[in-house]
Amino acid sequence: MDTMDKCEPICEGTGPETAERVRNELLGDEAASAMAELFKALGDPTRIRMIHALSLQELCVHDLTEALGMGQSAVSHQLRYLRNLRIVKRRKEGKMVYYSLDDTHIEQLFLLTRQHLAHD
Amino acid sequence: MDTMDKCEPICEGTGPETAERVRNELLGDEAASAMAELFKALGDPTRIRMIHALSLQELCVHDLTEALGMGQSAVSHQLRYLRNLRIVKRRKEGKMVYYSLDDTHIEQLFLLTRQHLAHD
DNA sequence: TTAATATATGAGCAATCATTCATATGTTCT
DNA sequence: AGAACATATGAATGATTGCTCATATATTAA
Repeated sequence: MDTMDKCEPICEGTGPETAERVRNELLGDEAASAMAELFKALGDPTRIRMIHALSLQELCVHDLTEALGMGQSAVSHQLRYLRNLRIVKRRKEGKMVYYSLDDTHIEQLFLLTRQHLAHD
Repeated sequence: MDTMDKCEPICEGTGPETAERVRNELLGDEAASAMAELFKALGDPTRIRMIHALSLQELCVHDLTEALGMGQSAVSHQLRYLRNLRIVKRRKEGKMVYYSLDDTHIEQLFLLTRQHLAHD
């Protein structure tokens, strides 16, 4: 049951067993996609800076915009993106909307990675 | 010294102090970019699956290709990408090239994230 | 040397992305 | 009511990305 006969000739690698054994232990597509989705959200300098700012303190959209020195629309778009992934949450108060991190998981990832990069 | 007079009127947010205080504590551009670069590498289902496979055991390109059920060229391209970021390393042996994870940092990130997503 | 296997790489392409612009919605004040 | 502030959103756009195809570069065997 060969799934694909690509352009390559008859390769064998280490033999069929190795590949098959690994394939059986592999992450499922949905698990891999869920992980990738989370990491992708962190895979942008702007969002990293936003998340870091919000890890310092809760902020309204305007202050976040000012702190990052970017356009209000861009900030709003990214906040929606992060909110859809439940990375940030919001709290309305009058005409302002305050954003903060939704749980501590992200901060853990954030700190762990920062440490890794620190002592290169 | 207003850096940008965008489309928005005269907004004030919480007042100028909050934004300025946060701006001073913010991650520098280079630190943010370095973090984003790493996360971006993990922000793709294919690469997640590759990294997971390599966390199980060292694999040659062909076996990795078979295990993931994708094209050899795509795998090679992604391996180069991951190698440039020092996420994976390689070892040549005859005509085969064996890849493995370059350090344990990635595995830590990987496991931490997997746990987070597990107990939703 | 020629053939076969194993991996790498450049070009091209469709899809995704981050931003901007313009505008809409919502809130407070007069 | 209207004006001003605060945030949200749809469309458009330039940039990036992940893959495929074709081909190049090892390495081994005949």
